[in-house]
Amino acid sequence: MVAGENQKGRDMSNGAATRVQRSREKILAAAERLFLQEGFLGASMDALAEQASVSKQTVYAHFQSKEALFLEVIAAMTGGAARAIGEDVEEPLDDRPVREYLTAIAIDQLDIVMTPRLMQLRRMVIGEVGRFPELGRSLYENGPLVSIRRIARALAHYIAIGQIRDCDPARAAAQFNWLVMGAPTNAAMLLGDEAIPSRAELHAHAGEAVRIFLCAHAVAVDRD
Amino acid sequence: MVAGENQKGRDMSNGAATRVQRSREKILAAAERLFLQEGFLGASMDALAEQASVSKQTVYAHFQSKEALFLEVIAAMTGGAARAIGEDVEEPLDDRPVREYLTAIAIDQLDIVMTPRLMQLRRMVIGEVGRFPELGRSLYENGPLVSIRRIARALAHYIAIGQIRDCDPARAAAQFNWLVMGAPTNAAMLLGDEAIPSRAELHAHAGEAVRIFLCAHAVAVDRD
DNA sequence: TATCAATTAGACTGGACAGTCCAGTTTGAT
DNA sequence: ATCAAACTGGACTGTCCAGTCTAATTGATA
Repeated sequence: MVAGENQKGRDMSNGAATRVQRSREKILAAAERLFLQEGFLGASMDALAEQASVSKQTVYAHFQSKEALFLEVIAAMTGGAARAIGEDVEEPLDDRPVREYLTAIAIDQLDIVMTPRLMQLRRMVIGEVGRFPELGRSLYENGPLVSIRRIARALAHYIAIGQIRDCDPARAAAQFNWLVMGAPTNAAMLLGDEAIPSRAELHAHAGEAVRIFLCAHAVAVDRD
Repeated sequence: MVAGENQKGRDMSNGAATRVQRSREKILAAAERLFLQEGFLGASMDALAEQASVSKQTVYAHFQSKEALFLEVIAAMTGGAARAIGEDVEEPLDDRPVREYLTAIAIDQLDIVMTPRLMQLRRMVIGEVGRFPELGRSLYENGPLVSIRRIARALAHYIAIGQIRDCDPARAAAQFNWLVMGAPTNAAMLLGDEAIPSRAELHAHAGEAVRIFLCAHAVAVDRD
C-alpha cells in the first residue's frame, strides 16, 4: 500500500479502473441472470460472454473459471440478501407491544424474501446442493438462521418483561419463522414465480401467523 | 385385444415379457439413482446404461429419449409418494379427539416425507422448475395439496362436532400443514440429508405443532 | 502523441454427450 | 431344433462446451 503498483487498477477514483470495473459488472450482471435462469450446468460461457457484451477472453481475464464465477455470483446474492434482512430492523422497545413488533418483523421478512430474484436463487441453490453443499449451508445461515436468531433475541426480551410466556426462545423463534415463511416459500419453490402472493396477501398472511403464534405464547391471551 | 399380437410382450404371464421387464426395471432403478444424484443435465446416458448394466441401445429401445425417461422416472416417484401419503389414513371418527387425530396425521406425514429419497426428489424438482414447470406443479399437487385437502376435510368435521372453533377449514389446514412441515423440509432442502431430523425429533416436533395449532383453534383451550 | 493495460473476434483443442447404426449374440417360446 | 425378438458392444455423427491462443484494436494516462 506504499506507493505505486495500483495493483489491479481498482482503487483509482476513475480512469482505467472504471473500464475494468465496468467489464466486471457487466459480467456479474449477465452471470446472475443466466445462472438463475439456466442453472450451473445449463449456462454456457459463450452465452454468458454474449449477454454481457464482452469477449470470452475478458470473462476469463476477470474470473478463473466457470465455477469460480458461479460461486462468486451466488455468494454475492446470498450476502446481499442477508444484509437486506438485517437492515431496517427495529429492535423491540419496552413499550412496543409484542403483536406489533412480530407483525412488523413478519411483514419485513416476507417483503424482502418473497421476490422472484430471491426465489430463483433459492431454487438454484437447492438444485445444486448435491454439487455445491456449501452454497446451501451459506444460504441457510445467511437467511433463515439470522432471522430466527433475531426473533429469538426479541422473544427473550418479551419473556423478560412478561409479555410472552416462559419457553425456549430459540424453539419458539423457529416456529414463528416457519409459520410465517413456510407456506409462501414452499409454494413458490414448486409452483414458480407466479405463485408468489401479492403484498396484500402476504400482509394478511403475516397477521394470521402472528395471531396463531400469540395464541400459543402470549401471556395475555386474545384469541382474535 | 382379440387374438395374437401380444403387443409389447407385457401381458404374458412370464417368458419373453419378463426379460423386457427386467431390463426396464434395471433402467428405471439406475435412472432414479442417477437423476436424483446428478440432476437432469448432470446425468449422462452412457453412465446410465453402465449403471443399469444394460447397453445404451436397450435404453433407447425402452425410452424415446433422455427427457422421456426423466419425466417418467420423476412422475413415478411423485405418484408413489402421493399414494404413500393417502395410504394409512385413519379418517377422523366422532369419538377421536382432535389432538390425537392431528398428531397422528402429523407424524404420519413427517415419517413418509422426511426421507433422503423424497428430499432428493424435492430438491431435484425444485432445481428443474425452470426447465420442467409441470414437474413442480405435479409434486405440489400430489404432495402438500392432498395433505392439506385431507386435513381440511377433517377440520370441517371437527368444526361440525364443536371441537374446533369456526373458521375457514382450508386456510387452517394450510397453516397446520406448514407448521408441521415447514421447518424440517426447508432445513433439509438447504442443508442436505444429514439435516433430516431423527424420528424422535420429528415426533416431538409434531407434538409441538399440534399444541400451537390447537391453542389458536381448539374450542376447549388447554395451552399446555 | 506515445505507451501500455484492457479488450476484442474468432479460430482452435480436447473432451463430453445425445442419439444412431450395425453386425453379431443371447434368450425363451414353440 | 428353430426362430424372432431382445440385447450387446462398440463405432460413429453432429453438436456443444470449457478453456486457450493469437494477432489486432481500443482507450486512458502521462
